[in-house]
Amino acid sequence: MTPVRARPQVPPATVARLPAYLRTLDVLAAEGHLLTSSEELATRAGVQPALLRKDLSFLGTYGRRGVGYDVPHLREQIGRVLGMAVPQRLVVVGVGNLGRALAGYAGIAQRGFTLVGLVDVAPDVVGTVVAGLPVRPLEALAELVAVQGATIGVITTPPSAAQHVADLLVAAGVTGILTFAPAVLHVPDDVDVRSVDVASELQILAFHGHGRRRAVDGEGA
Amino acid sequence: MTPVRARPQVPPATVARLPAYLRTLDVLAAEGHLLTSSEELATRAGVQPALLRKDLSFLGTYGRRGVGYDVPHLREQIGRVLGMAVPQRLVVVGVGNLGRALAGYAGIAQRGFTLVGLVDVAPDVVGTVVAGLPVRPLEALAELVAVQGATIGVITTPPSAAQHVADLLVAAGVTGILTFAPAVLHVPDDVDVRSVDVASELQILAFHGHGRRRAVDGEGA
DNA sequence: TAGATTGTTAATCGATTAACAATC
DNA sequence: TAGATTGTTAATCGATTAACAATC
Repeated sequence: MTPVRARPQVPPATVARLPAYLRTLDVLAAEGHLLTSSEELATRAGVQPALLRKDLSFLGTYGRRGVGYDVPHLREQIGRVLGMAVPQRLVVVGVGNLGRALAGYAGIAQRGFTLVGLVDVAPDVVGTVVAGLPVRPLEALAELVAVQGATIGVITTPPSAAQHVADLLVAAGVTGILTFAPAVLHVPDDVDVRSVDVASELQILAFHGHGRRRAVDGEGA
Repeated sequence: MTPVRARPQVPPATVARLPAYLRTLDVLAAEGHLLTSSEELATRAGVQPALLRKDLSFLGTYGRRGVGYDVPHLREQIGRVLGMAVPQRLVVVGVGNLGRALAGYAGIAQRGFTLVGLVDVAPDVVGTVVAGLPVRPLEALAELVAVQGATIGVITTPPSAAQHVADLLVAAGVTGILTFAPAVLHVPDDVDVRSVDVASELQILAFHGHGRRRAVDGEGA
């Protein structure tokens, strides 16, 4: 029996920090650094050096003791682990304010993603061109995902439509869904869902701020 | 010596789930439920019943054994803990695509927040009206926060401007900052920062999807 | 060699789950 | 009372930190 080579098991908390490391390495590279240390990289990424080293240890041994990390090399390795070697292709479902903002967001392309399709249900939106792409009807979603080879679907619809759209994306074969709709989505185990809920983030901030009274420059004199 | 009544110590992981419970209670209330169980509320919110009960136990004892939870009452208690008894006031700095989308996002008002100011640096944007509010110059930020009593600042600027804007928001007295700029922000301990990085979310999805090949309806026949 | 810095181990800390006594 | 469901305890699990031996 051929033993399945175990995919190196990277803890979720570590995976969630890799994009920040990658971004920080981009900054260091742009500043001309060829070499960095766990101290510098960690501080810039906003974590403890020990945590950075532990995180990187799950990926392999890319540093040199007494020396540090080669910036371009580490950058490439983390990019590879994240699956960014091949540009990932996205479809956005829901071309309202937020969908348009995302479609026009340069940061997405800069970080290795290609927007390949826009979908909406509204007849007055379908057929218009947004960010250089024609908006397609919901019925075209499955074909769009297949033809364009999209792997990730982004949901920017009202919450009432989110589960239906998720079902369509799953049936079409995406491996990941990023949703901005405040709703719990049920998907099969082999599909990954991440959720961004702006109002929830604000409520978490409200919890911490509530009852707090901050001293401010020039006040109370 | 008067003992300071300790603020009930709610773990961060619990705080982060409270908005989802609140939202789920809203749905249950809208459906006419007056009573719910940890089983139903948890399932709808996407967590385990035991975890929901543990979370609620940090807030107080709001359920009745053998019966369940009173929907309007629990809704009110969680809202109060989150500091939503008083509507929280927001300023948005950066009126680009994303800033406009947020300004026009009804979900923010629905969940208890009031947008009280918009700020940008671009001379051709300052003075225009977006979502019913005039866009003010960056120099007006401190006064705007003070006069309007804003407690939360939202940063939707390019990453290069984010730290400077954060410094201004902190000096102006906000207690919380929500940033969409992919950059680490340094703020004093008494200010809370939450960060939403769309490209990072996509990269985390790419990690999980990478190398995965999903079976799709109608394929392989 | 001496100094620097990684990779790893062990200790600590926090979060989640499972089980059940309390009690409606 | 019998059945249901909470609130809480103890066990498990995972993440972070601190310390240091390995090694460049």
